[in-house]
Amino acid sequence: MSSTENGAEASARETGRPSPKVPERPHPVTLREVAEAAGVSTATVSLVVNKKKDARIAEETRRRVTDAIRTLGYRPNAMAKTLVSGTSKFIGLVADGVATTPFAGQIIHGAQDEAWKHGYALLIANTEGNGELEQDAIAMMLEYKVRGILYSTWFHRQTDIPPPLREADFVLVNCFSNEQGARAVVPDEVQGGRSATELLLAHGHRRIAFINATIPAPAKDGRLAGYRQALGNAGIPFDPDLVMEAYPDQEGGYRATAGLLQRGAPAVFCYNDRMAMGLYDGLREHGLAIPGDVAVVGFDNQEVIAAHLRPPLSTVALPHYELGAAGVRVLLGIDPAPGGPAKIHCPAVERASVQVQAHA
Amino acid sequence: MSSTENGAEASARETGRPSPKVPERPHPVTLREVAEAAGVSTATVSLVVNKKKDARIAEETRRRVTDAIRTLGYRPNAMAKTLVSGTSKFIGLVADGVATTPFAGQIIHGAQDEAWKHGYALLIANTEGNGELEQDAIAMMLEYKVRGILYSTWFHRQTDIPPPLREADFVLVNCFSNEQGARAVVPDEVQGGRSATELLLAHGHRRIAFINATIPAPAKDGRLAGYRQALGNAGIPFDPDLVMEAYPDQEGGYRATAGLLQRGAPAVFCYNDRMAMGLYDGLREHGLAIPGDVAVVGFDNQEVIAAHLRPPLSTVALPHYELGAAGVRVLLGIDPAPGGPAKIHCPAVERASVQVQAHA
DNA sequence: GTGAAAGCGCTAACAA
DNA sequence: TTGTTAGCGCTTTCAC
Repeated sequence: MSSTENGAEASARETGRPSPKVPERPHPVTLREVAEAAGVSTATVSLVVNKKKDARIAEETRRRVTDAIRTLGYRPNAMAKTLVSGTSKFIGLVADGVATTPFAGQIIHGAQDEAWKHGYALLIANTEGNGELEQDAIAMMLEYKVRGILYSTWFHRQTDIPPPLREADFVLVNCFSNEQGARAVVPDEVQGGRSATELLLAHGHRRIAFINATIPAPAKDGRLAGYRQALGNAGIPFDPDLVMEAYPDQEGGYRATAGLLQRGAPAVFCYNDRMAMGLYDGLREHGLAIPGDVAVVGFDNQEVIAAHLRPPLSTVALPHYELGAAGVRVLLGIDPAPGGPAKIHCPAVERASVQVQAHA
Repeated sequence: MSSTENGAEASARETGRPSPKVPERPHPVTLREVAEAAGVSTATVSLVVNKKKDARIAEETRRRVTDAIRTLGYRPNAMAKTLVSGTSKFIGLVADGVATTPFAGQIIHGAQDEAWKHGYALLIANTEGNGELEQDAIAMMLEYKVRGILYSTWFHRQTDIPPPLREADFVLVNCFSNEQGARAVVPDEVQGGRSATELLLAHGHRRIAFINATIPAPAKDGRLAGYRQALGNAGIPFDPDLVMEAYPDQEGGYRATAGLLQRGAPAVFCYNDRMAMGLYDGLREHGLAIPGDVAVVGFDNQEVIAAHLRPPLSTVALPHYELGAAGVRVLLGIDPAPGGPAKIHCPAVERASVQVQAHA
């Protein structure tokens, strides 16, 4: 009689006391109950609920059904639906730390928006790079029969494909594998580096320094290549001496100040915004004005930093949102998957740190 | 013959044409197939799979089953499982923008970690404050029979409870409602304001300014109350003139510089880190050193800012991760739900911006 | 110890 | 136009 667990209105009725903590809810209304209430068969209700175009239901019947649905507060059981259809409306997102990292969270956002657009819900798992957790997360997603899995990393890098991932339809996001046929979407670092440099070139600068990262990464090589391309396109010979390296954070940027001044370049492209932030401090200590004495361009477009430095920093955005969205599109076969990783455009964001009249 | 990508060989064999876009995968292995392969009944397999303690299975049988599971690569179908049990292992997280906002993404992270710990997966929906989307998201979660829903906002505020939310077991995270019995977890702004002020008091300051926000919010009132409490505890009379207001961003902080200098306070507690960042610029322009001339404390602990300003900024952390985790615990009934919103501790983070020898 | 069978809520033929 | 029925993959009595 006393069904201990669920159904506390039941328990409330039985014991005479309400259960304020975790209000147990009544047994969910089922299709069958709606059918009975409306005096029709379950098939009919199903037809009405799913608005099947080809099914012709009498207006009167439809009304009775919708009324019953409303009064009973019926909610379809997606699990049962999925059981029948065999595949759920879930897309899994396995992240090694996007939820942790400030701006990379946009990957989640983009994926979720795009997934939603196509009727899918996002199932996320942040694994913090923990391999075991990762396996479990993927297993869980497979058990929920996800339509596919987005495997993403918080910074652009090469990655290994965890074995269970192969059991699903998957797309690598912000990372890639040199394995044949593994679909992936990554930022277009080369174009980004080119755009960053062009921001400076557009303002007449021809002697442009580049403070690259010391840490090996696709971004390091790509941005450098882009920098060289931009110079090349502008007919400016590449001067290796203008390329420095520093640890890619504020401290690194700050420390790079001396080297930059020594080279006397009036324009500089920093590997990332954090470095640019540090450089701002360094330049300021030397009494130099931005962009008057030195024009600065960053990379990443970390909102909190770039938009709010004094002066606001021109930079190139890492398209995290787009990466997430494109990942979903590739997964669903909406966007074609090119041979290698799909390269997502990194848009330039011009702000005051380069605003000096062109003297070209 | 050319099996373009994985998985497709099967379908390629069958249809004679490869399916390069979305490689169809073989029909998932079912419990029944495992049973047949092992020569036992489905009931037995179920018992083995779920490691039922009370069920006594012969070692030999168990081995045959586990072998079959391994060779066939069986994955339980969580949908079917859920259908039977009636309630899924999902917890829904509806956010009005946490995925969008840099640091608030930690709410997702905390919720996901804690949910996972208890065997739950996180189903997220970012609604960007769009009411309709929000309804849809909640409906979707209800249909997937989530165990409960965390309804969260990206900044601490009061909120209305969307009607469909009531159909689920829910907890408000980083927001609250004055409605009876609505469970909620929010940051302890008062304690935070107190801690921030104490950071300054601990270094011997007695004349401490507070640059509050212009915008009404629980944080505004709470932090001010905390500031007053701290002063009171230290036996320092509250001086209304030392409380200024500014728009809570970098620009606002920068603009507040003049007012601060005019009041001549050698220590200041800023409503948030962004304001402190602007104030840094303002103070620097006046040739003032931090913390030598002015000690500064912020609030929020926005990593990119606070940890990397020069000097690093002392601040009080908004416990986003904890909010998400506590939300899950309250939802599952692990943490008791107090009468009002549960207040989560905001830990102080001391950095160099207050490091001046005490002269008390 | 293990199997047979009855559903969980829903969809999709196929009948009527 | 609507009802009947057979599962989807799994758990769970209840027999054997």
